[in-house]
Amino acid sequence: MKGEAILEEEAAPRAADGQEIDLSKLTDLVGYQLRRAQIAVFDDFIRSFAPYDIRPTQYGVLTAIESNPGSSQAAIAQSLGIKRSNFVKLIDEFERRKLVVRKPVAGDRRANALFLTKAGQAELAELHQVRAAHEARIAALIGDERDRGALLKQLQRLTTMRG
Amino acid sequence: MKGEAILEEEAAPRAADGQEIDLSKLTDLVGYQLRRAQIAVFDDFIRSFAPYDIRPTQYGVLTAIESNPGSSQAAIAQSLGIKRSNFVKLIDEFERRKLVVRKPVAGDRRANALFLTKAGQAELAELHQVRAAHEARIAALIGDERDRGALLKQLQRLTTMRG
DNA sequence: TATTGTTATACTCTATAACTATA
DNA sequence: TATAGTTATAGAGTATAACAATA
Repeated sequence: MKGEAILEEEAAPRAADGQEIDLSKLTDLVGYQLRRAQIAVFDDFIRSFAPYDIRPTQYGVLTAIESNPGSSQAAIAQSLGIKRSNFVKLIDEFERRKLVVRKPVAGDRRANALFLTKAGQAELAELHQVRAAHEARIAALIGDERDRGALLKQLQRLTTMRG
Repeated sequence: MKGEAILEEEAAPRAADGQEIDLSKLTDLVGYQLRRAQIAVFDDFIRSFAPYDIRPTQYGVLTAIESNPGSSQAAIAQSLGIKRSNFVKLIDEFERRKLVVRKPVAGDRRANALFLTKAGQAELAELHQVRAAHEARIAALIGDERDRGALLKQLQRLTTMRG
């Protein structure tokens, strides 16, 4: 089922004519298509949020804090799959921009509890609208709500490959 | 539809109890699930190919050269979305490992034509088997061939978001 | 002038080790 | 002893600019 000619030694190389590269062996792979789709979707996301100077990870962190006000850095970081050590600069940046505040935890003087500021809440409300427009562009490509649900379910199944 | 309590000032912070972080606002997003699925699938891929010291990008490059022997660095790199400048070290490494050779192109003395060596062909044949096992694990999660085809089609549609 | 391969460089992400202060 | 936050650092991956040789 393979059997293509073996060109090696000094056989006259067939030069690159340009774009006629056959990637069919890759485009049939779930992992390859998954990566290309993720890059395309993230490109759209990044362009949409560029005016707000917000990256996908930052949107995820703000949204997690919004849904879980008062949770510790460690808890939020872990839930998002971010190392505690890498999380520090993310929160530093948010505090510098007055979007998030660290507050001491009553019963545990080691931990920082995270909250959105009023400005952070207002900013995130705008970001949610940008996200809605982004998701609408995705929905236009993948079909109706039934198709979208089926896709999310398949992606969630793949996520269980973890570990 | 929002209306969660606004905790700010010095309100007693609800400490991080641990893992009960609500990410439902993120898990409903295609982009978020796409990224998590891609990470999970790549983790499996990377672990599978670790004994061969091959990363996903390297497998893609070798497979592209196999399907397009004699194509130039620029052509292969562009087809895979890799910058020419970043492609150089990739090919350097393959030449060091005797898996790929650069050969001069007859009509264009600027270009390098890429070929797998005999060793490279043998190695890649083994890698294809590792990939088949990896894809089989994916198939076990996503269903039959019909489900797999539907998923690939949806991912390809998302890829058209590019540009 | 444009293209191929190359070098150098920088910036983001991610991973690890070690420190401190608390528990 | 273990955990939360922090710092420093190293390694991928990716992006741009510039150069020499060639077209």
